[in-house]
Amino acid sequence: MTAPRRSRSRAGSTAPRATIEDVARQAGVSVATVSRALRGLPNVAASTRSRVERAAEDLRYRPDPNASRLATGQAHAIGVAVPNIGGWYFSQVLAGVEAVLAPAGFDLLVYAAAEPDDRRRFLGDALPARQRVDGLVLVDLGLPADDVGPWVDSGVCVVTIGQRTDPFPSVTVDNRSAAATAVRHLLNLGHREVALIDAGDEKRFHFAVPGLRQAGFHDALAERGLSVRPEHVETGLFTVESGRAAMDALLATSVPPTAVFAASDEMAIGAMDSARQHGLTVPHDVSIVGFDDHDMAAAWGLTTIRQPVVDIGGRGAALLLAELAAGAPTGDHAVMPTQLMVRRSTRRLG
Amino acid sequence: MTAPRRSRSRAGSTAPRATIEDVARQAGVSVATVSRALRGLPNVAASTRSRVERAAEDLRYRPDPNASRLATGQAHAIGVAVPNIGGWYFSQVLAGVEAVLAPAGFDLLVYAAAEPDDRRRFLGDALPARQRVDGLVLVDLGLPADDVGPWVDSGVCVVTIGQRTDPFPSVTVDNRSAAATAVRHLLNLGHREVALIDAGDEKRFHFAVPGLRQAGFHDALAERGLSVRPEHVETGLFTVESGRAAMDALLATSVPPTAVFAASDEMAIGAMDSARQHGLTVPHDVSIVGFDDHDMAAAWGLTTIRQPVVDIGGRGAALLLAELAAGAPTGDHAVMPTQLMVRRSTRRLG
DNA sequence: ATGAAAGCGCTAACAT
DNA sequence: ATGTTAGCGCTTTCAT
Repeated sequence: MTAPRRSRSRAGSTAPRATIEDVARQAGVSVATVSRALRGLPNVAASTRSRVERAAEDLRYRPDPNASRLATGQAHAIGVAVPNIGGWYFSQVLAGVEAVLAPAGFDLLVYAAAEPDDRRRFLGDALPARQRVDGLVLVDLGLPADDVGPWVDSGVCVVTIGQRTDPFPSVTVDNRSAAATAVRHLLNLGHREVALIDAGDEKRFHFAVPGLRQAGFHDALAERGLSVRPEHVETGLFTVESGRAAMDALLATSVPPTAVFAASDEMAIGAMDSARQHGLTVPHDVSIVGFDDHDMAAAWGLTTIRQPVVDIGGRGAALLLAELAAGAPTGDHAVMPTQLMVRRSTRRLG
Repeated sequence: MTAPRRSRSRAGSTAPRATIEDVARQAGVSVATVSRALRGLPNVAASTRSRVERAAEDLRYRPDPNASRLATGQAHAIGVAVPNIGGWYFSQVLAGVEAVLAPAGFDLLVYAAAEPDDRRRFLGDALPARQRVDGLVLVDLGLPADDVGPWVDSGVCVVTIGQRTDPFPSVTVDNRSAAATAVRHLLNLGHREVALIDAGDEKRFHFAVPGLRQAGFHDALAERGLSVRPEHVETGLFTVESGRAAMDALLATSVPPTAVFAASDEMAIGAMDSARQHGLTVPHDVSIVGFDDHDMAAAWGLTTIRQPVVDIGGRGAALLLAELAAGAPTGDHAVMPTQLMVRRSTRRLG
């Protein structure tokens, strides 16, 4: 074939980019020397190196990443898979990941695994990722046990964020104890009719977080010998709207709760709005605590559990980079701190 | 050299993936035929094709994208550059872009151009993008005039979102008239002391949006022969916190405004919280209108301008795909609709 | 309808 | 310190 004529010529103006060979010719050296010189490898005379740099500069040479990838097997790119790009938590984590990857010279590929099908297609088979990325950050996406083996064998480095999936490094928060802390806060305020708005996507995503927060909720109640009315548990979808609907349901129960723990701030805020629509005042009539410390939580006066979202992403990326550099699994597991932020949405019962 | 031994072997378990040659051998045909068969090209006997498919399946063959890219010059990937990954607007646009790209089989590379340096490095030189992506979506990132030519020549397809930069296709909303609509709403309610919280990042990003919304604000006032007090214009950064600070300043002026137009919902919400902290009630003491229709705007009862954020991203991606397919600039410019959402944060003066 | 073979632009042995 | 050269795994022209 030869020259796959860089098609898609914009009105035929496509300038032919310089190759390593052009640089070699211009500098009067071999391509090997150019390669070494430009990549800062040893065994290049200083004078030669600067001559090569000069030539590369003149020709505006840019190495073709695809050729490098093909030759080295390193993509210098990492992939991040999230259930939902538009979600607040995920966007913050993504920002954190990007912030450490870009300076390290890695490209960031984003994959959304919103639907079970996407997830299946994406996670069920390690191979597609193989030459595309050097590593993968899985955010709140559990790898089904069956798929772990193939992934490990595939040679793609993975780290998980939000939940731990051995043997991969991970960065998590202690969702269970943080949730318990949130609920204890309510209990300490004298509340006994405490409701839960959780999120039930475990099935779809092998998503452990909702279950853990739910468990923390029950832990706190159990410590005091309390339990929750079945009708005081509603399931949302991590959205404002679903939180509103959940609260609507809670307020329609025979004994409405005096306090509510929502597994995310989005849902907590939906719940607050529902309360308002029902003519109730927060925290006078009902106390509400959320989880995340969303950008807008403070403006809402929402009591919540803060988690360092951006740092979580950054840490995940750093772990991945470390693993890549080590060339072997590091087995690191970072557990990031959480903090109860007491604001105006909770108050002593009565 | 040969075999760049797919290093980073996970405990040496790295399974050697199948190449096109393996498939050819297994199917008893040549690699050329395998290539044709698997890509659905014509001139392959049906029986041959199925034999090849069988073999590929058996060997779990996955073509190496890097090799294809090198051979064809098509990356089957597109890049999206945003000023700020964690911003609500950008995360929604990103989600929209991903939703159309993924089904089309394109990888999505995300670049953050938060700092002027990043922007400069990224936009100032089209070449790095060249073999990495087939096209680029620039979200609210204006290309300095000097850089347009090189980009056009580089053969990378670009579309801009949020602002138009000829000759690239674009998707925008009419920020100026939408802002005027928002302010007219305030004026129609009898307000005369109307303040503006804008965002002044034009310099950093060649970012046209703030200026347009600002212009719309002035348009509406001018229609009524009104003008704004200089101290009634504050500049934020599209964040809740900066909106709060801006409102603090507005409320400290000698004649505090009775109404405020904020150039984004985040800032509007910060302003609402500031008003509350100052003991004021919205809309009783001050009316506030925002821009975006953020996920949480409805819960806040915030009157605002809705723009179809996800669709904007989707449309941008679609335009890019069309341009790629056409192999030539399409010159399409989509102007998406906006809508005034009247809620509880605005009311008649008095 | 199929195959042989020449690249695509790099990197990395292996000389020298 | 530098050059030669054989790949990396595909695609595509040109024969057949």
